[in-house]
Amino acid sequence: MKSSGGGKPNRITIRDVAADANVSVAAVSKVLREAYGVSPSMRSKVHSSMAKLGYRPHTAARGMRGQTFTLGLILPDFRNPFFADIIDGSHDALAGTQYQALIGINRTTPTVDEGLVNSMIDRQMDGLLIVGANDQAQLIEIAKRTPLVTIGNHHSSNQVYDTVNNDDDEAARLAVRHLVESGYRNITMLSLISDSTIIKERERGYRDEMNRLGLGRFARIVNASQTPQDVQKTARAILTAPDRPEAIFCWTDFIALQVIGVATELGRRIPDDIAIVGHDNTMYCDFAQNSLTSVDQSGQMLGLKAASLLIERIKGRETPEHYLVAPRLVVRNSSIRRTPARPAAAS
Amino acid sequence: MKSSGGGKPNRITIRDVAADANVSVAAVSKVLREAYGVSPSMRSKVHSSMAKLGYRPHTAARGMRGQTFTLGLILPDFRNPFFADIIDGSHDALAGTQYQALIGINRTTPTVDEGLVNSMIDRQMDGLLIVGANDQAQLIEIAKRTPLVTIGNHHSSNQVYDTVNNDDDEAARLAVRHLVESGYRNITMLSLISDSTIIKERERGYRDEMNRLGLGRFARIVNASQTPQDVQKTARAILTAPDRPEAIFCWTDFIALQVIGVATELGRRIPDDIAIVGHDNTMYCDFAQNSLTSVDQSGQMLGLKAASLLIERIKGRETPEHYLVAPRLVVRNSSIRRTPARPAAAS
DNA sequence: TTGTAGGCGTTATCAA
DNA sequence: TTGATAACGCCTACAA
Repeated sequence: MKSSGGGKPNRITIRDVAADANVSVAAVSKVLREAYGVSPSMRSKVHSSMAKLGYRPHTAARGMRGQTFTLGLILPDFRNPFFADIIDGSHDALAGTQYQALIGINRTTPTVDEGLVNSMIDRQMDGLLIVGANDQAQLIEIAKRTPLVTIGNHHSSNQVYDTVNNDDDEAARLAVRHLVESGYRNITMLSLISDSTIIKERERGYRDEMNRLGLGRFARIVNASQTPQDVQKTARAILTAPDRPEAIFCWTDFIALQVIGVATELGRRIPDDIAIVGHDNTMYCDFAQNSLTSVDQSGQMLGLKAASLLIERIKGRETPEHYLVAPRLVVRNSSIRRTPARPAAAS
Repeated sequence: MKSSGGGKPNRITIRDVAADANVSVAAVSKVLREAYGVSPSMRSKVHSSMAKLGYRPHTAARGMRGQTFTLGLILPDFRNPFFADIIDGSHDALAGTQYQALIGINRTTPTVDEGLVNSMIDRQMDGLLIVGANDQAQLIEIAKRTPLVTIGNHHSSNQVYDTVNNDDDEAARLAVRHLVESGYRNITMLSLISDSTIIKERERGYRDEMNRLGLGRFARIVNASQTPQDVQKTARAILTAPDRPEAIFCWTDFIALQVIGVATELGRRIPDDIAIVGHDNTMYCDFAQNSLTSVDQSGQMLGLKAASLLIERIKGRETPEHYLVAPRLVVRNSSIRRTPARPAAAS
């Protein structure tokens, strides 16, 4: 009666379902939550009434008392298509569950935008998945307020949130090993200016592998900021220096493509004059004019694993998990030596 | 008293603020909503109490009776960096308001994922901004349920939602005019297989401009699917046909870069043998090895305008608005004829 | 201009 | 196993 009243079509509530199924609202709520203590017959009665009436739970009302079945996914920016893979992976993990991921964009990387975090917590999201943040103290504070999993943050010593990461150390080793096997020895790493742990890890892998292969004297890390201007200026400096390298391992594909651009403008042939390796294996690597060798970090796997861990955490797990995904090298033309090696510049 | 009770730190509510400020809860609520009928002195008292206590409104509770100040932004996919500009624009429009945009990814383009829409409406979002959907009937149904603005959908005859669009007709005209001015006449358009209105608009602009310039006999639209395999197969077919064109206007930069790749593999020089123009002016156009002329549609402007319109609609506007953003051509090396024109293939 | 008293739809506690 | 009912925090008549 009550809900068939006024002008606009009233929302179908748990009460309508209860009336239709001839059970109590408490019973319907239990069925809804898959809570303990409902008989199969009751469950099926309720389910068919819900279907018949087209009942949809009111998330705001649920948020008043219990879960919203909403996860907040915080991403640093959108321009690297790699992040789309993370999203795909987390969606895959959520398919078939009641959970829904909603995405917010963090415009203050590497710190997390407090306003965004607050707004997600205010909206009673059940947990947060934060990508690319690196302020450990801040993350610990956030983890005190809500279940938290991070991607792209190697602070695995913490006890309050889970981490999922590409094995960045191994990623750099893969690149170095491949280049050395292809005959390059004077290999520079073009990295970013940042105190991010993923950068530290990858730089460590590069250094260690160079040392391990007896090429420590060639090891050189150059750090640039993200801006195209700075990347290109830095690339030009590297490529025109007297002790210029035979190969450059770049932080991302986007940076690698800029290096190819600068090298091309300088009249250098790739890979004969200079070999280039990127990171992320984005779709732009595959063009004939780029054909960029790159390290593939499975964003899909990272997202999938992270979302699964987050749900476990929401369901009560307290012990932290720290998961590493193995990278994979995809070789293309930019790093295959076609002509005999000339002597290394500084040998 | 009540909220200083038990074990875990209780949430600070409107009631605590009211007590601290020595006013009623209704007064605090009014201040919160910037509603009519609050004295300046009361407002400032309440504001300082909120700040002092660190009060944060409980969005779920607000959603039970009023607004959630949350907008749903539905995007088709992430891989085109152009969408990041839309997000930036909508964030710019929302900065300084109480509104927060939360993003959902639609995996069923060109139809909108009903599950995603429902989940956003269930979460009491105040309005939806849908990008890249084209099922007009479905959009009208959605608009009946919630305030709606679309981007990338030229169904401007509807009376229930607002549309914001790139002027796709003009975008194609810009490309054609530029190519003709650079000496190309046999210009093919490489478009997509789809009944999207943006595609129809752009194809119309292409055809009309070719006709207007007396080049109707050269007008040819080839449609491919989005997959790299199909794009590359189609590009190869176009580039090796006996009546092959002098220039190709491509649906997106990504497609254009693939065409450049195929042309390069075929030993064609760009732009001497074949000129290429893309669309979206993404950051990948700028590399020396690509240097792709492209039409810039201001995603930032599209997002900004759309979010503004959505807020207007939420605040009560009923009359539809349909807004067109002017595109802009950015010329690079891929379309500047360097050598004298040879006779058009089929003249 | 301010205050009081339901009520929004759901969950969870407790009794039956 | 089921049901009655008091919260949850905010909004909005209505009253003062």
